[in-house]
Amino acid sequence: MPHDYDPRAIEAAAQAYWEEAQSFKAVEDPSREKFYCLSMFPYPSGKLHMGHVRNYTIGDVIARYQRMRGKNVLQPMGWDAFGLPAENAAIQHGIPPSQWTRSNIAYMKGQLNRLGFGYDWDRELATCDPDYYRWEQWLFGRLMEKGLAYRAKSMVNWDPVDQTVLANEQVIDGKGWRSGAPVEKREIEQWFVRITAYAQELLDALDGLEGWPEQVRAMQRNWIGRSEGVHMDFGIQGSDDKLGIYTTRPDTVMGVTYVAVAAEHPLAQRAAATDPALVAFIEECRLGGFSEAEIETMEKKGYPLGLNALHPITGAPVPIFAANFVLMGYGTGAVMAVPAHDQRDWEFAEKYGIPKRQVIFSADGSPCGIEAGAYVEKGILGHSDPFDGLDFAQAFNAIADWLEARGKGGRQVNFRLRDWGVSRQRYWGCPLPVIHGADGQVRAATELPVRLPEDVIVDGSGSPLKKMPAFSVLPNGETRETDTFDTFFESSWYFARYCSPDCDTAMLDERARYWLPVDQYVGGIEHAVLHLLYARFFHKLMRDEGLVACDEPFTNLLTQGMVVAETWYREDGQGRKHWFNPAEVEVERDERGRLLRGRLTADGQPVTFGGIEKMSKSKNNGVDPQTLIDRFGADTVRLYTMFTSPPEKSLEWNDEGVEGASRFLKRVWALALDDNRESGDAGGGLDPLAARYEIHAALRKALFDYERHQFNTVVSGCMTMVNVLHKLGRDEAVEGVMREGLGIVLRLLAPIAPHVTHHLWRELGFGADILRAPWPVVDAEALRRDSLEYVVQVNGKVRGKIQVPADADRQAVESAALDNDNVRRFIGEAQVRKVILVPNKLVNLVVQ
RNA sequence: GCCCGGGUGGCGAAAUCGGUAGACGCAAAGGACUUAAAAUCCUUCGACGCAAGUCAUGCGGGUUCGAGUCCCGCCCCGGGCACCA
Repeated sequence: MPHDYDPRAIEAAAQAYWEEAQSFKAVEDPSREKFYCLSMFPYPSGKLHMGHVRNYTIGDVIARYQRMRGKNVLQPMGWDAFGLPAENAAIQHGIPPSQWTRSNIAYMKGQLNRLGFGYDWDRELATCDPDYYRWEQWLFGRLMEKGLAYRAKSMVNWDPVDQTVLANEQVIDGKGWRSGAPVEKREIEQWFVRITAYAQELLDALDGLEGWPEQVRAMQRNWIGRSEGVHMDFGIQGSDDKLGIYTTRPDTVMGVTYVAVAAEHPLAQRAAATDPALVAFIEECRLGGFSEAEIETMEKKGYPLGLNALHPITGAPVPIFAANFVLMGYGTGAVMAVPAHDQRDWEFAEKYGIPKRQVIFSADGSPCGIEAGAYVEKGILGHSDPFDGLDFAQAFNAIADWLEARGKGGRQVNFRLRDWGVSRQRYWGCPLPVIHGADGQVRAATELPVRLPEDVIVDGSGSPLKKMPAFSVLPNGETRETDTFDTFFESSWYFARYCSPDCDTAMLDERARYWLPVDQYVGGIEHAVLHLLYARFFHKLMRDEGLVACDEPFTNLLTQGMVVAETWYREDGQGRKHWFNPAEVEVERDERGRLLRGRLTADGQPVTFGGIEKMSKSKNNGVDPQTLIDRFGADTVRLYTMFTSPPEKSLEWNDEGVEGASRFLKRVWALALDDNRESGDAGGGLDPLAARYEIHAALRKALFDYERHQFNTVVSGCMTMVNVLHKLGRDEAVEGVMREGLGIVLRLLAPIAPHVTHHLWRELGFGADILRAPWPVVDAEALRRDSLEYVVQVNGKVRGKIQVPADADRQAVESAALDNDNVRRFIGEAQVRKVILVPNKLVNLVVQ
C-alpha cells in the first residue's frame, strides 16, 4: 500500500495546482465555442448551507464537464449582498450591516474554495459595492426618462408602534414581529417599474425557451396571466360618475345582481361619511394582510353602501357592496358579481341575501341548477334578451359590440401581472437615485453613484435614511429619495455584469456580447417566477438600451430541488413552537423501520414530529456542511449530493449516505494504487472481454446521463465500472482493460470529485491535468455480442428467457421462444393468436 | 383558495420511445480475516409461499398484446402567490 486516501492533503494540493495554473480564468476568445455556466449567487447569511452546496456542486459539475468537452467556460461567483437579514443582525448584535455582510462574504468565500469550485474569482462582485449599484441607478434614470418608472400609491404593512414598514416575513399572525402590535395596511407613495409594458413579450418568448423546464414556463405563463375579456362602465344612481369593471365572462353580464368595490374605494369612503357602521367595516378591512393567499383564503365579508350601480345594458339598479376581497390597487378596485355563475359570488349572495339570477344553461340538457352552488360552465344564454340562445363566443362578441357601439365599454386584454414595486423603506439596499425638488417635482440624480452611508447601526424603528439628514438633505435644500431598491433589482442583472465586472464607463461593454446569453443557469425551484421573471424583464430593458444583443438571458435552466430534513418541535404554554435540530433527537422506529416517536437526547422527553421540510434556520433542521467537509473532504460531500437524488428532485438528508460516498472514493483509490489487489478474496474471476463489454455499456449510459444532467446515475455507472474492475483482479493479462477502465472512471468522475481524480490521474501517469484530458468515448467493438437474450412473455407476463444469435431473424426468434419449456407449459393447449416482437428485447405470445 | 410539482422495497433511488419493476447505494442479517474491534472482503435482502407461482410503483376506474410510464376521477405531501432571498 503506498498510502491511505487523505482527502485533506490531496484537496489542498489540487486547489493549489488550479490556483497556480489559473485553470478557471475565463478569457474571451471568439475562435472557441463559449459556455457561460452560472449558479444563482448566494445571500451572504453567515455560512454555506446544504442548499448552497448542492446548487454550486451542480453548477461546478456542469462547468467542469463542458470544460472537459473543450468549451471556453466562464463560471463566476458573487454576492447578493443587500437584504433584510443584515439589518436584523444589526439590530440583534449592534453591528453595521455592511460589516456583518462583508465578514460573511469573506468566510463563505473560503468555504466555496474549500469545496473546490472552479470559479473565475477575478470577476467576483458584491451588489452592495457602489461600483456595482451605480449602474442600476443609471438604468433607473433611463427608465424614468422613458416613462418606464413612475410613482403611485400602494399598500404596505405598517407597524404602528415601531412606526415602520414591515416585510411580509416580519408579520406573524397579523402582528409586528418585534412590537407585537396588530399590523395595519397603509397606502404610501412608491416607485414602480412598468413590467406590464413587456408582458406580451415576456409571455410570447416563453415558447422559445426550450431549454427551460416546462413546469417553470407554465408557472410564468400563469403568473403573467393574459386574459381576453371586456371592460364596461356601470352608472351610479343619482350621480354622473361611472364605475368601471373588467370581466372575462361578459356572457354572464345579464346575471349581475350586485357590484363589489374595495374598502378604500372613493365610493365607499364617501358613503362612510353618513354611516358609522360602514366606517367600522372599513376600519376592520385595514387590518389583516393583502397577499393573494390571505385574500383568497380569508372569510369573505361585505357591507352595503346603500348605493346602487346601474347595469350598463339594462340600466337596472343593483346594490354596491364594499368587500374585503376586492383590492384598490389591482384593476379598477371594483368587480361585477354574478352569483349564479361564480362560486365566490354565490357564497357571498347566500350570506347577504342577494338574489341569484341564472342566465347560462347547459347546451346538452345536463344538470345546470344553481341551488347547491354556482353553475360555472360555459353554456347557452337565457333570460338575457336580446342575447338569448347565444353560446359563449357569440355572446362575448355580441355584448362587446353592443357596449362598443354605445361607448360603454369594449374588448380588453388584461394581464394578471402587476407593475413591479421596486421601492423599499429600508436601510440596507441601493438608494433610489431620485431627487425631490423644492417645487415638489422629482428628477433622476445625475451624480452617480448615490452612495449608501455605511457604518450605520439600525434599530428597527422608523426609516433609517430619513433620520440621516447628511444623506437626505442636499446643500440647496432639495431632498433625496430615502427609499432603497427591492433586492431583486440587484439580482436581476448580475449575470450580465460578470461579463464586464471592471468596466467603469458603462453598465456593460462588448465582452457581454461574447459571453451572453448564459448557457446554463442553475438555481432553486423557489425562484421559478419572481427572480427569473424579473431577470428576463431586466435583460430586455438592457437590450433596449443597446447593452446586450440577445433577447433572453438564460438559454438553459436547471431548477434544483430543495434540501429537506426532518423537523422536531415542542410547544410552550402559549402555543409557540420551539424547534430542535434532528441531530439532538433520538428517533424510535418500528420493526419495519418506520418512524414511531422522537425524544430529545438532552432530557429524554418526547418531541413532536413536524414533517419533512426545507432546511431552514426557522425550523432548526439544517445540517452544517462544514462539519462534513472537515470530516470526509470536499469530494465526498460533492459526490454524496450528486449521487443521492437527481438534481431537480428534493434531497432528503441522511448522514449514513455520506459514509457510503466516502467508501466509494476509498475503493477507487485502492483500485488505482494498491498493487496487492489480487491478494484480496475478489478478483481473477471475470473475463476481460466481458469486463470491457460492461464498462463500455456503462460508459454509454453515463455519457447519455451527463448530457441530460442526471448525475446520480452517472455516479451509479461509475460504481458499476469499479465493481467490474474489482472483479477483474490484477495480473498481466488484464492490465490493459484495467488501465482503460480506470482512465474512463477517473474522467467520468472528474467533474464530480475533482480533487481525488486530479491526483490519481497524475499518479497513474495518464497526464499532468485531467481537465485537459480528452473526454472518453464508447468503443463500438467492445459492445459487439454474438448472442442476445430475449424475454419471452405469454399474454404480457414473463415466462422465460432465451438466448438467440445476434443475427437471428424474426422467424428464428419466434421458434426459439415457442421452444422454451416454461413458455410451452403456459401456452398448453391454447392457440397462439398473435406474436409481438420488440427487436433485441422481447417476444410476447398472445394466446386465447 | 389559485398556479406548479411529487408519491416506486426499511431508506435514497433506477427503469432513454408504452416492453424483464427495484440498476446503483444506504441500512440490516449471516460469514471470512482479526486476540478483539474498526476497516476490508464474500453472501442474502419487495411481500406472501416449501415450491410452482401469486401479489406489488398513493387510491379507484379506463385505453392496450403489454401501463411506474398514456387518459379520467380522487387522496396525501411539497414549492410559489408579488416586501424572505
